[in-house]
Amino acid sequence: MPAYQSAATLPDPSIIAAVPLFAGLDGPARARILAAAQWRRVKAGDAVFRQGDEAETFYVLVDGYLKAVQTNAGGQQILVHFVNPREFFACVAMMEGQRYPVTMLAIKDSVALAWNRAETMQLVRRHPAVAANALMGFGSRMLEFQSRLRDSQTEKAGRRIAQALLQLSRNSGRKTECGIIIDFPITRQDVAEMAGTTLHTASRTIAGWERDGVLSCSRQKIVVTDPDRLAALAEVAEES
Amino acid sequence: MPAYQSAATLPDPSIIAAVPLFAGLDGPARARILAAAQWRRVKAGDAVFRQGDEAETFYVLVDGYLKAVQTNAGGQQILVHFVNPREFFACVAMMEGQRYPVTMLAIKDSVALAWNRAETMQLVRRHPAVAANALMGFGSRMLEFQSRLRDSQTEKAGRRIAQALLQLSRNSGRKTECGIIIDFPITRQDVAEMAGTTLHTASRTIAGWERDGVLSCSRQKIVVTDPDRLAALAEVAEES
DNA sequence: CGTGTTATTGATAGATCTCAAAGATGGTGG
DNA sequence: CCACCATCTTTGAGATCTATCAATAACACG
Repeated sequence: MPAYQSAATLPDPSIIAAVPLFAGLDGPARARILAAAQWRRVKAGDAVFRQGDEAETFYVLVDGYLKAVQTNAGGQQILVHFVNPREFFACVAMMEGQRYPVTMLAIKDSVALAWNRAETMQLVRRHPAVAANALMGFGSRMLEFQSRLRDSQTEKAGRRIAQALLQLSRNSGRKTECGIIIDFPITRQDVAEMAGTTLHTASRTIAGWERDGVLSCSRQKIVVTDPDRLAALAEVAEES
Repeated sequence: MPAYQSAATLPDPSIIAAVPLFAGLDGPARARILAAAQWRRVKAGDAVFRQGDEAETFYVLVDGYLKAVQTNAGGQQILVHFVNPREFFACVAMMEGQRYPVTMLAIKDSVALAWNRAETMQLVRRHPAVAANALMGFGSRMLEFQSRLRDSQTEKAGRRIAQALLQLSRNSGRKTECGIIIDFPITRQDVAEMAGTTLHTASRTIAGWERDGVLSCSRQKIVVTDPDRLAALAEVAEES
């Protein structure tokens, strides 16, 4: 599996060069940061950390894909977000005494760089640019949350599902000749948990769109063949 | 109105001393930051900025209360959050070329400190502690959003309303002999928009709790008389 | 070729929204 | 000081969406 192979190539500064969090840092600084990091490998299906664990480690995903799921007291789950390569996650680790609010599961074999809290704090303090970058990354995730929160309250299930798929195709899609394919295995249940609905409703809705030719899918795979139509479905009520 | 009066007292470093964002800074640094700030006064009902405006200014609320509302394409609103004294807002201003994602309305006469983007960036770069504090503040708001997002998808309307009121009483409540009073005028519509429901459902639900003695309310005023019962309602299904 | 996971589909029940109207409340101006 | 008006709140009845329950079908893996 290529994901895992590339993990074998150890301290390579080029890996870190493309991480937005470290934008604006010079070579030596990056090398130092990289030197302070631990490598963490996680197999598909395993957890990087679990909801409720003491938040001690901050991560940057180098390769693979993760999903963050949160469970409420009643045992119901929602899928909070996906983590793509080059993104950072587990920012709570910067806050003293916090616990991870989500369980972070690998959906492909994955590799991450890890820093403990002391190192992370030092990182932020020594490199103001990193703090600024973190704030930006944080900010855009916040915006995404805001719009999801709004949608979950004002939109109907169908539109929320469209929204979720659209966002997925934009953030984690790979373009092919037959459409935008979502780069990791994803179940109807996942989509439902993202859109805040049940897998039944998600299944029905997606089946309908497949009939309409908006997308095509097989087991754990979704290909968006007509992104524009999908975007339209995410915006306006589907009339038919 | 006391809120407005205290605005008259100009550059007083003690104002800034209690702002968590500036925790860990020494006196001279605070004085410099304060000197770079503009004062901004807003009357109840007026907007500090509007959704879609170029995000150029970053703020710290000194006195009063604000609410952040977001409108979607269809004209439906949600109440994203409230801003309490000493909290910062409009972090998007740190990001180049962004627009405000919400409209920020004063619900009481309010006073804020304002910095333009250049000053804000300098602030963050010169004082790593500020960046760290901002990350924390951001982080806890993010956690709040996550749990709201989860609730909006997994919980019933009643519980979401309880959750909203509970959070409101904790963040913006003032303790009195007859219970925790929410410190600013708030309508059923506001509560509904916060909980992601309609004012009708909110009205009915709240009326029910008033009969049960959990809270008492009059026009634009809510007093939580039994916080424990309310907390219970927010956690477990109400059986009756 | 079993076996467990994932996906589809139908029928039903229930919560919540929508539509509609009337009842409070408090401030304003005559 | 009172009448009026805008805003906020309450309440009812019906429509609708979506969750829930239940079963079957398709698929991948060992």
